[in-house]
Amino acid sequence: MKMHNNDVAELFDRLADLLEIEGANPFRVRAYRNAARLIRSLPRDVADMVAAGEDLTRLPGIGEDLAGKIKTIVETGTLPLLEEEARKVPPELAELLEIEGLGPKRVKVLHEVLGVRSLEDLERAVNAGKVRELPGFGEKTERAILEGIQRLRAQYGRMLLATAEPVAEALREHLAATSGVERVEIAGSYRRRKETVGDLDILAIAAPDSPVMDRFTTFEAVARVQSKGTTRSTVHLRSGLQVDLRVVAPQSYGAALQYFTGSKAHNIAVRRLAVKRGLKINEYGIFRGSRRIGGAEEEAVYASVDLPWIPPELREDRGEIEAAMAGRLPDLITQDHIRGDLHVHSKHTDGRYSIEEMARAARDLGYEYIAVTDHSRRVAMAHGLDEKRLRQELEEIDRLNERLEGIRILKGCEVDILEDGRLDLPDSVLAELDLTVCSVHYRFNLPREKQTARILRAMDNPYFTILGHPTGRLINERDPYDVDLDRIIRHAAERGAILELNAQPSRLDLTDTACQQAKELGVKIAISTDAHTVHDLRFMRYGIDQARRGWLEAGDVVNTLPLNDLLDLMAKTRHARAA
DNA sequence: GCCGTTTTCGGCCCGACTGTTTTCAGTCG
Repeated sequence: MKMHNNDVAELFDRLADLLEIEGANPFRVRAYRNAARLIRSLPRDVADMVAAGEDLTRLPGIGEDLAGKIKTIVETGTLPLLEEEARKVPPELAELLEIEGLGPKRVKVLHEVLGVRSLEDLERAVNAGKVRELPGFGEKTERAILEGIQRLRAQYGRMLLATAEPVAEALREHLAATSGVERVEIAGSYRRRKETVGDLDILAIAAPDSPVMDRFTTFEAVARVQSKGTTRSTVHLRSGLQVDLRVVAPQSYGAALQYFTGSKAHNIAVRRLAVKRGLKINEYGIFRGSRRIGGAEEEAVYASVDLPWIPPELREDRGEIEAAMAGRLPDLITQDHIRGDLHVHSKHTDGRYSIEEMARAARDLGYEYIAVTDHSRRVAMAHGLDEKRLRQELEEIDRLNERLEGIRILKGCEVDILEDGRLDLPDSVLAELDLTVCSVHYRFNLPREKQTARILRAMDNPYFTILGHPTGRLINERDPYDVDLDRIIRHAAERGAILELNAQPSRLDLTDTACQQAKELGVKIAISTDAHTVHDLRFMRYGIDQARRGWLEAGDVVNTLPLNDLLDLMAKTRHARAA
C-alpha cells in the first residue's frame, strides 16, 4: 500500500506521543511533531520524492535521521522505532494525552503506578478513588479528569469557522461594551482565518478596574468557567467551544496580538530571529535586556526583526518569513477584487431561487456577472438537467440578459464527471455554454489511480472549464476522495484548466496548501460559492479567507476579471484544449 | 532530532494558571 503524506505524518505523531510519555528529550519530540506538520503541508507525496531520489534533508527540520525514517516508512509501511516504542509504552496511552489537564508526566504515572492503559481504565481508577492517592494528584484533579473524559467522548473535532463566527462576534461585542475596555480582538486561528477553530483566543485592553473578566465569565453562552485570573480566564461555551480571554496593557497590545495570533510555528520562527539580534519577544513586548523597546503595535514586532507586517492568514511558517525577508510577500486578494460568482444553482435543479432572483442578488452584491451552473442529468437527486431542459434554461438566460440591467448572466452547467471520465452531456450542447463546472458526485470510493484518471480524462474534454470542488471533502464529515491532487494540478497547468476553490464553509475545497501549489504552477483559481440560495452568495468571504491562506493574489483568481476579459479567457481555454 | 558568520556541541520561545505543594511541577497555549 502506498503511504501518503498523512499516513507518514500520523506515524511520526504517534511516535512523538509515545516518546513524550516515556520522558524523552522534549526537543527530540518536537522534531518529530515538526516533521509531521511539515509533511502534511507538502504539496507532493514524500513517497514520490523518495522514489525520485530527491534529497529530503533539504526540507526544513528534516535531517539525515528523519530523511532515513521517511524513506523506511514509505518503502516498508512501518517504522521499527515506533514498533519498539509501542512495546515499551502501550500505544493506547496516547489517547489519554487528549484529556485536558493530562500531559505526558501524569499519563506516565497513571500507567506505571495504576496500570492504566485506556480511557476506560482511567475512568475506573478515578471511580475507585485511586487517582487522588497518587503524588501530585488530588480530588480536584480527579474531577477534572472525569470531566475531561466526558468532553473528549462528546467532542467531534474542531468547529467550522463559519459555525464559530456568530458566537465569537457576539462575545466580542459583549466585551467591547464593557466599561474600561478600550480594544477587543479575537486572535488565534480565528484571526488567521483557518477553516476550523479549536478554541477562541480573545485579547482586550482594559483599565485595571474594568469588570471585563466578570463580564466574560458570566456571558450568557458560557457553560463552565475553567479558570479565572486577573489577566487570563478560560471558559467553555454551551456549543463546546473553549474561549480564552487575556487582558493586556496598552503598551503590550501589539506584542500580545502577534503572540496570540500564532501560529505557534510562525512565532517560534520570529522569536528565533529576535534571539539572533539579541532581542527577546514575548507577549508583553520587545526587549533588549530588561529594556522595553516596543510592543504597543503589532508592526513593531516584525520591524524589530527587520520584517514588514505579515498578514495573519500567512502566519503558518510555510515560507512567509523568507518571503517577507526578500520583500516578496503576496499582495493578497480581497473581497473587493471579486466581480462575479461562477458556480450557483437555481430552482431548475436543487437551488431554491429563480435565475432572476439569483442574478438580482448578485447585482446587489456589486457583481458584474454570475454563472448559472445547474446540475446535469446524472445527478438525479437534484433533478439534473438533460440536454433539452438545459437548452430551455439557456433560452431563459437570453431573455433575462435582454431585460436585466447591471448584471450579466453567464451560461453554465455543473456537469457531472462520469465514472470513466466522460462528461455527462454531449459536446454539442456544452458548446453553447460560456463555461462548465465539472465535478465528481458519485463513486467517491474508486481506487486512487482510477479516480485520478477519471478527472484527468475529463480535463481533456474541449469544453471542460473549471474543476468543481476538486477533492469532494466535507470538513469533519467526509474525507476527500483518494486522488492524486498533485497530478491533477499539473495536468490543469498543461491543459489551461481552472480549479475551483469552493467557498462553502464545510467544503473549502481546495485547501490552503493546494491553492499555494496551484499558484506556483500557474494554475488559475475560480473562487465560487456553489450557492443554492441567494443568501449562500455571501459564502464568498470564506473562500476569500481560504484563498488568502493559500497566498492567492487577485491575478491568480479568474473571477476578479472584468466580464470581457473573463469571456476571452474562457474561450482561449477551450481553443487550447481543442488544438 | 535539528542546526550553525557568534557554535559541529549545546542550545532549542516563554509566561500564566492550577493544584498540589511548603517552594513548585505539570500543563497549556
